[in-house]
Amino acid sequence: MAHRSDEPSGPKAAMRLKDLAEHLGLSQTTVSRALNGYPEVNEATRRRVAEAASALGYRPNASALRLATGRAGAIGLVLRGADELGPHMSEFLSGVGAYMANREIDVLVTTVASQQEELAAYRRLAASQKVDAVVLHSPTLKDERAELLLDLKIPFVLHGRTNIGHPVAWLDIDNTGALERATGHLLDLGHRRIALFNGLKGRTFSQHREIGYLAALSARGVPFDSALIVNTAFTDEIAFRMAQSMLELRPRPTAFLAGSMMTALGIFRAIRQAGLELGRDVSMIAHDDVFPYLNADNMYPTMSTTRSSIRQAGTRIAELIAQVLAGKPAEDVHELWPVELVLRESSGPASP
Amino acid sequence: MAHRSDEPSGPKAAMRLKDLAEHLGLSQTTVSRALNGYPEVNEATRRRVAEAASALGYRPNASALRLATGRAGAIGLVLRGADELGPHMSEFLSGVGAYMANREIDVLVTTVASQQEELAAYRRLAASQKVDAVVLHSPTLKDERAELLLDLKIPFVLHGRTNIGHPVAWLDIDNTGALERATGHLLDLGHRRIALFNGLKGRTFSQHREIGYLAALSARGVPFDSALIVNTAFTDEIAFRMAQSMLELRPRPTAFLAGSMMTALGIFRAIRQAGLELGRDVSMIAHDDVFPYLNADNMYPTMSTTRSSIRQAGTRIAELIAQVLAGKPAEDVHELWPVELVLRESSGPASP
DNA sequence: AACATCATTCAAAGCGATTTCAAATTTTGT
DNA sequence: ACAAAATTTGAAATCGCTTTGAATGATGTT
Repeated sequence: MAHRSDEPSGPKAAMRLKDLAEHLGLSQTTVSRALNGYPEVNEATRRRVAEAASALGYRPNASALRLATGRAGAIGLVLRGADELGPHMSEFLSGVGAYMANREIDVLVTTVASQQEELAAYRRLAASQKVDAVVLHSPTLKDERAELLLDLKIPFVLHGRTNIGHPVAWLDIDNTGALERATGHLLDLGHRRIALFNGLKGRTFSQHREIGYLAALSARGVPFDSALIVNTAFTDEIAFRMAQSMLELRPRPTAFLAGSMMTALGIFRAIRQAGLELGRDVSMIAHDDVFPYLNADNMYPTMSTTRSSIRQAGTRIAELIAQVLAGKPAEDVHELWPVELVLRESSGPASP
Repeated sequence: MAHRSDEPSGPKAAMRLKDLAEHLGLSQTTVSRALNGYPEVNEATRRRVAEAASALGYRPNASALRLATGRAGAIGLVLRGADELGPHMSEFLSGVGAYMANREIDVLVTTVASQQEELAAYRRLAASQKVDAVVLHSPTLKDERAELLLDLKIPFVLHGRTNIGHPVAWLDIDNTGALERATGHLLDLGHRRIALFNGLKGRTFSQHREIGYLAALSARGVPFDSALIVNTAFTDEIAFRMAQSMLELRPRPTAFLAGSMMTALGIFRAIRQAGLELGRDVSMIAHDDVFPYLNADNMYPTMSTTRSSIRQAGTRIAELIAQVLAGKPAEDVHELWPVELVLRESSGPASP
């Protein structure tokens, strides 16, 4: 369909406002106003301008526009290389992108190797004014990136929560509630040794999950065994190995709480390898961030989950960023999303 | 550590070149030149400027710089939402980011929902001059995005290959060779019914893999059975289901070629569920893009793979983009990377 | 001492948009 | 028919940088 033209048609430099204005016999001012919906331009003129613009494929030069308006028209997302750019992040990113796409706002992804570099990256973004706001994710209990951003006066919305002096805008899911319910459910089914495959230590969400887990145990007077908790990244492989050694404990755990679907797959492999059957000999409830390519319903056996779409969270956070940029104060932007508990075949009564 | 200051210290607007120049008692011209390494500035002055700049944390305003230089200082990556933003892409992206990070080049990620939107996204990027180049990925045999980009005169480097009229810059891995060797190896081990879990139909790499597979078969005079090939996205779940039904064939396949590690995990689940043992009853060789969180060596049994780091490819592509922008003609930018065949426990002799 | 040369520095003109302020035109009021 | 008000358009300033062309001062040559 498309044909390259090296013909005399010329280098086809992108058309500028000036060109468009001349073409129409109008001033740049009027054309600019017409395109940006200012009221003081004749309706007929506006139509004429709009038509010409779309016919000629005119779009304002992004840099010029940004310079003139002072808005960067972009938001930033800084990712710590290998650790973070996993399936969760890409799903989240695509949620963010979904919102921004129609709004002419770019998503600037910066990858860094270390925590050190990460702070430097934010400083650069701030100084060069490349973004209007950033989204911050996977916070620690007292997140220094958040403190830095406040200091730099870069607006941001946090995916998760942190506990620093100043109010910040955030959206989080109810990890504590989710684990309290999931753990409670397993306890009600008679399980007494429930393994918790939690996220990295220091992350707020890991702590929240642990709190929920402990709350459920203590509500039913079940003693806590620290050997049943592991804190790791959410990968199939790590989970597999940890589950292997966990299954060698005596008495061994009769149920698993998996922090992610990847973790669940790893635990699942270990369970089978130990000759056990999931849903009968051992139970599992996994946290499901809802990946399009990994459906708890289609697993075998189907997987009981605590479910919350990380992609939707991304989209909503993008919305919240828009609100913050529109002037909504950070302390008014707090959203705690409930988490569904979906019971399927992988969780059953404790076998005697 | 960081402290927010709402004090009279003022709004702390980012410092401009003008401010820096005044602070130093120099003209903007000289400061600009000093910072950009032009030769005609006194060495002492240059040092003084550099020190002040870093002390005061000066960085040029990105929009102004871009407007003045005409360079966007960014490259684009357009992703088709859910389909593509999976683990492969995020790993690739982090490779690209690794190269760009130190070079003050941004990576602009745009997500779109459909093919239609994707073309529109490139048009927008072109018209608004937001990027200097883009990286194109997962091409089809005759990729219309590539044609469009040529037409729009946006430089790009293709990850993969396509067959359109004009020369394009590309980097690809030797998928044909990889599958020829893997298939050949399995045939040599006595396997005769080898299932190929290939990528989506229409993608160049899928075709290349199929060619390698068929070549190995025909080289050894083994007849081809179309029932043994499936073309799907690379996800655990889909692979699981396809493998399930594939294992119901009689005679059933004795070996599997998995298009990705996710696919391998799914097939693996199906194998176990069928009561078979991987490495003894059934063999498998998977393509390994080298995910930091999924190591073929740590699987159980360890997985034989055709290996090629997709992250490294990302980094190299970023380099190639830099070369193309520096003026290297597209037809001189072609790289075909060999693929390692790594034999581990999952591939063994065909059981009788 | 006068002139050319070289090394440094600066004032001002872009880059391509938005936006302020003023001018031109049309409409309205009497 | 004429002033006043409202509508519509434009010229020029601005955003923060790079870069051209000119100016300044120091050095070297004859």
